[in-house]
Amino acid sequence: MSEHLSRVGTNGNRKPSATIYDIARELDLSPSTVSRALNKPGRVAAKTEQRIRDAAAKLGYRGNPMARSLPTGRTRMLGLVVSDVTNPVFFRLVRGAEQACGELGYTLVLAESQESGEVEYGTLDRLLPAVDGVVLAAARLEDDQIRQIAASKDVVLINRRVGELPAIVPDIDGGVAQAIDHLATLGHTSIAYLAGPATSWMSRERGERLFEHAVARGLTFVEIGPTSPDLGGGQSALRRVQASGVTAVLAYNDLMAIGLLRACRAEGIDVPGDLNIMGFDDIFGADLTTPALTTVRSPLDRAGDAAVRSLVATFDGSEPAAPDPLPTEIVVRESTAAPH
Amino acid sequence: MSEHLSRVGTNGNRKPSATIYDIARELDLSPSTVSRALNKPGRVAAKTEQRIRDAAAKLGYRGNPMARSLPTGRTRMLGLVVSDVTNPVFFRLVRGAEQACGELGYTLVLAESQESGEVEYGTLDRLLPAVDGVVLAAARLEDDQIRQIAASKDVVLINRRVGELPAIVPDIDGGVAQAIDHLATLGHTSIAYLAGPATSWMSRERGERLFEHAVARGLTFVEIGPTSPDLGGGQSALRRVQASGVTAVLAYNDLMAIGLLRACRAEGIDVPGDLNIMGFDDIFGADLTTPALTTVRSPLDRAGDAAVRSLVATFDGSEPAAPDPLPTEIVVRESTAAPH
DNA sequence: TCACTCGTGGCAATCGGTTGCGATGTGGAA
DNA sequence: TTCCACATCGCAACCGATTGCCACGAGTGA
Repeated sequence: MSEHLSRVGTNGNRKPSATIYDIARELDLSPSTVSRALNKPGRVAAKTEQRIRDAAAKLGYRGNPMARSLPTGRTRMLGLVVSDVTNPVFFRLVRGAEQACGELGYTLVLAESQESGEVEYGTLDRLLPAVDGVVLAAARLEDDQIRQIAASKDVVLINRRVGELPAIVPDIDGGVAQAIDHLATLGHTSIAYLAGPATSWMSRERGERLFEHAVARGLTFVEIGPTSPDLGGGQSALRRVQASGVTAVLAYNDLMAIGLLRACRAEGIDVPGDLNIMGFDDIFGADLTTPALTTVRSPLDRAGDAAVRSLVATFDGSEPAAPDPLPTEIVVRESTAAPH
Repeated sequence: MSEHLSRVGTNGNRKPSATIYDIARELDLSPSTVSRALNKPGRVAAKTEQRIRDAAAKLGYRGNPMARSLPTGRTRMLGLVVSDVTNPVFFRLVRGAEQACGELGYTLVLAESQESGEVEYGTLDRLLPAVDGVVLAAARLEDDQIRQIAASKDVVLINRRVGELPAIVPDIDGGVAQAIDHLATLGHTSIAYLAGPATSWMSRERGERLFEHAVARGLTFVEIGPTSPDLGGGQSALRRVQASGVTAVLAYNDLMAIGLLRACRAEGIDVPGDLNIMGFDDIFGADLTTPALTTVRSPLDRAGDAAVRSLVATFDGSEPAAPDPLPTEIVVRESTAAPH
């Protein structure tokens, strides 16, 4: 066919996969008929369609997604951007998204922003042209940057709100209320919030809600941080926590809570005897620590699933069905108890 | 331009992004010149190239990966298939792969096979046409299926060997030797291996190596399983372990080891007093358990990185540089000790 | 028997880039 | 001044699939 355009791919010696042209030639039909037979049900005679399907199967036809996406403008690929792939918080989220993609016939492209808004923006720059839409989980971007992205592609946010953009956010307030109630009931009167990164919407939000509920219950409340939302961040915050004189700490996430727990053990501070520690999310491992971590669970797998479905629904024109609320709930384990 | 082909995408009201044709028109040049200026360094006059770059920046040109991949046959996308995204083993692997992809200008497509060879094969069917190559991590496929895939795309295996196909496999033997040595030195004389899925090459391999080293040291050795490679698998194996009468168990992976640990705690069995437990991989959380888990660490992040680089090297024609060996090493914590 | 409708399938343009080859123009050497 | 070489850029085919419009033929009603 091509005389002067030699395939440059490094695909080497592999045989190129069959195209609709191959099928058409085999059956002495036109490529357009083949195309229609394969994805416009009823458009061609049933008998012809069957012949085409048989030939396709025989030739091992697989379709070329790139070629298809050129005229249609749709790639059937979705981007998922998380701030840190090694953070267990995201595992369930990724799985939820991945499974939903699979069911809906989409392909998931994963990207990591390494807790940096800049990296995230650069990554998105590369990602955007290739996908039909993006799920931004725990984005470290400025509101404006997110709006800008939303201007060129459909976007669904997880754990963040920016204006009216579609967002999947679990019911923060419910879990926070339960947490404060739990601590107040145990008899604590002064609590601290160990904040995550300043760029994290969710960290600010949890802090706000905690603050409100704490003062509503007449508790003393202080905020410590911001710090990095990982083990190290929790670990390094111990001295500030001690200095604050509180009897209970809520960390922005479980990773930080576990880090703090470790620091306590290293310093010989008894948890929950001397200090109560709570986290958020109920990640894998939260029940493995000693003492096991009391935490506020959020259904991230369902969030991932919901985000993808909402995105795909937008593509199909239908306004996404109002996603059912994602309740958060406290999981009481061993790191909380009544203060002396 | 198009009179009778109305864009079907649901991209709605968004403005289409600029193309090389827009740039060409703006500068009164030909699209081919624009194309060359943008990716054939030196092929067009420096002054022209600069004008083109300026115009591209001004118009916010982003290139269309689909359009580019059509003539070249290369998508600059890599597939990564893992058996279970929520298994912490893979987190570091995914990160390693993701970062390497980023550096090399590739996009990572993540897929999960849910521990099922069938699902994996189906997933790959959808994935293959879209990527330049695939990294198969802990594949649950038959050797033949893998060979078949390798016939159409470049493949790199992680934690598995199939014939001469490129594979990144950590030095299993070294870690196993250390593990057996550790237990033997402590005074254990009978040990068990708790196997993972029968379809897991790595599980069989670890079992084999353990067997060899155990008999070489004159230890009694039994194998239990196969079971699912997760918490549940470990948990449900406790009775078989007890029945075997061994004083030390090595589980196929940390998840199973932790599951077994939990079952022990529930049954009031003291670890390491009554039973020693070891795992493999040193996943996140292995040091959080009580007692903290002794395990054989394997550098999965480096494996992910190496796999991607090796894949990309093949594309560029150059035979992949022999990857440096990935040593495994025992991490002694609290779940092993001398038997009574 | 004639005309009209409807079911089928083909034609050809198009998506956005890439690239072999040829056309053009400039500069330098003879 | 003439000729030639080389640097630059344009032409046009092509990657594989989609789709609006049209042509053809068979079946139906008048």
